[in-house]
Amino acid sequence: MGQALASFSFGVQEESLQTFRLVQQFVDAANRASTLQQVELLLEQISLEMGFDYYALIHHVDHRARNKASSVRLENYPKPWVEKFLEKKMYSWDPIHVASYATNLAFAWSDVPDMITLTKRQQDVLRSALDEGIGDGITVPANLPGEANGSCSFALRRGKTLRREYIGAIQLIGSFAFQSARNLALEAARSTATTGRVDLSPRQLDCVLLAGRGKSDWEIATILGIKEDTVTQHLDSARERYGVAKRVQLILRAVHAGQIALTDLL
Amino acid sequence: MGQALASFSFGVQEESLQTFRLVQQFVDAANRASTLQQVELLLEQISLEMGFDYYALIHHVDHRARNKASSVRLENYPKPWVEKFLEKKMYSWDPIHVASYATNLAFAWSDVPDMITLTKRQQDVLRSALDEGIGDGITVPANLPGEANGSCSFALRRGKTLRREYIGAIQLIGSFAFQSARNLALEAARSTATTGRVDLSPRQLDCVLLAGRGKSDWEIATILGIKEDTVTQHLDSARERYGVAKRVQLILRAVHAGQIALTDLL
DNA sequence: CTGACTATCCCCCTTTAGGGGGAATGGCGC
DNA sequence: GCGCCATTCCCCCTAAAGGGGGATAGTCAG
Repeated sequence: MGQALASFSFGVQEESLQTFRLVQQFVDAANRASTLQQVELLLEQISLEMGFDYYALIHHVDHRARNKASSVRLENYPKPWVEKFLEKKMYSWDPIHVASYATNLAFAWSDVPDMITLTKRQQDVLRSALDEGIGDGITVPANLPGEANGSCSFALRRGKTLRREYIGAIQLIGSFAFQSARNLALEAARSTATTGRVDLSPRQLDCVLLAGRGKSDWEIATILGIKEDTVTQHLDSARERYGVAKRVQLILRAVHAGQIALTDLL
Repeated sequence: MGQALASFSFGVQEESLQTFRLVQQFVDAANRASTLQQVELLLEQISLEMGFDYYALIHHVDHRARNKASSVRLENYPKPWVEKFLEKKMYSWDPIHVASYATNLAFAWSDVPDMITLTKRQQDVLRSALDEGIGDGITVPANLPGEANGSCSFALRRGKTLRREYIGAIQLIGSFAFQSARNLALEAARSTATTGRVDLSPRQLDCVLLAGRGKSDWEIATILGIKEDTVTQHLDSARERYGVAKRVQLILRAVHAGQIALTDLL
C-alpha cells in the first residue's frame, strides 16, 4: 500500500488570486446557508464554475434504511449509478470511500490505487462507474469520531481530463461545505428530540470508563479496590440516570454526553 | 450547546495573496520533508511567521505508555504544562481535543464553549493552561477512522489577542502538516507493526447496529428474521475481527471506525 | 435536623453474553 | 475446481449482566 501523494495548488500563478476569491465567496455563502437546499445549490454552482459535472456530499451510510435526519446526501450522480450504489451497499467498501479513510487531504480518484490496495471487487466498481459515465474526480474526506464517515466529491464525465490545479481550493470548499451541511442536518435532527443533560457521579464515571474498556463488574471492582456489588450498584444507578437498560447504551450515552472520550475506551 | 461558527479568511484583501504564497511554500516544503524533525522545523518557522508562540502537532494518546512509533507529538509548549497534561491524562478529555472531535474545520479556542458543553473539570483545564502562560489559539482537527485522533494547534502567550484572519490558511497548513508528519511516522512504524483497517460484513453491521441500540441477540434475531444463534455467530465473528472480547468494545470499535454512527445508536 | 445524594456492602433470582464445538449453503477470486 | 468467506443453523456450558430487595455511613444544603 502506497501513501497519498499530498499535492497542493490554487491554480497557476495568474489565476491563484481569482481562485482564492472563489473559495472565499463559497465559504461565506456556505456559512450563511440556512437549509440543505441552499448548500446543494452552492455545490451545484461551484462545481460548474470549476468545470466539474458531478458533486456528491454524502455520509457513507445506507440512506434508504436509516433515519435520514442526521445523515446527509446531496449529489447529482446519474440515477442508475446511485441505484446500483445503494443496492450493492457500496457505501461501506467503495474504493473512493475507503481511500478517504486514509487521509485528511483532498485526493484525485486517479491516485486512489497509490493510496490503498484495490481488491478486484473495488476495481470493478471503478469500471462500473466509468460505464455509467463518471470519470475522474476529487474527494475531500470528512471524518468525525463518533459520527458516520463522509466525504465531499467533485467529478467529471468520462473522457474529460482532471485539472489538479484546484485541489487546494477544493480541499477548503469541500471541508466547509460538509461542515455546513452537517450542521444543518444536525440542527434539524436536534429539534425533534430534546435530550436533557445528565451528569454522572465521579465514582459512576470510574465504573463507566472501565466498563467501556470491556471490563466486567468483577474486574472493575478489583481495579478500584471495592466490592463487585458496589460496582454493580454504581452502574445500575448510572443506567437509571440515562434511563437505559443495557450496558452498551450506558457507555454510548456517556460518550455522547462527553462524560468520557471515545478514544479513552479503545 | 451551540454550533461551531465556521469562519474563514486568508487575511485582509491586500495581504491575501501573500498569505496564500506562505501556505503554498509551507505545503511544498512539508511534502518534501523526509523526517519528523524537518516537519517540526517547518512548524516552528510557520508559527513564528504567523505570529504564534506555540505549536502542537499531536496524536491524542498517552505518549508515555503507547508504542511511540505510530503516534506523533511535535510541540513546544511550556514543559510544566506538558508534564501536567500527561500526568492527568488530559489528552482524552481536554476541551480543545473534545472540540476537535466535533468539526473538521479549524477553530479558535475562544469559540470552544460555543462548540461543546464544558464540564467543570474542562473549565479548570482552560484556567490551568492560562496559569502556565498559554492564551488563545487555533486548532485544526486531524481525525482518521481507525487511527488515534489528532490535531495541529497554534497558540499565543497569555494576554495576546488572536488574529482570526489566517484561520483559512491555518486550516490548510495544519491539515498538510499533520498528514506529512503522520505519513513519516507511519513509514517508520510500518516495519514493526501493521494496523490494518478492519471492515465488517453487511450482516455483521446489521447486528452490530442493533446491538448498539441495546437489543439482545434474541431481539436482533426477531427484527432481522433469523435465528438467535445466527445473530450470536455474526456478533462473535465481528468481535473476532476487531480482536475484542466484549460487546461494548465491539460497538465502540465499530463507531470509532465509522462503520456506524453514534447518533444512529441513541 | 432533615432530606437528598453519594458510596459502600449484602442477599435473592432470571436472562443474556461469551466461549467451545459443529455443519450446510452459495458467491467470488485465483 | 478449490479455497475462502458470508450467511444460516444447531448443540453444549459457564460467566456476566440485569432486576429485585435490603443496610450503613458520610456529605452537603436548606
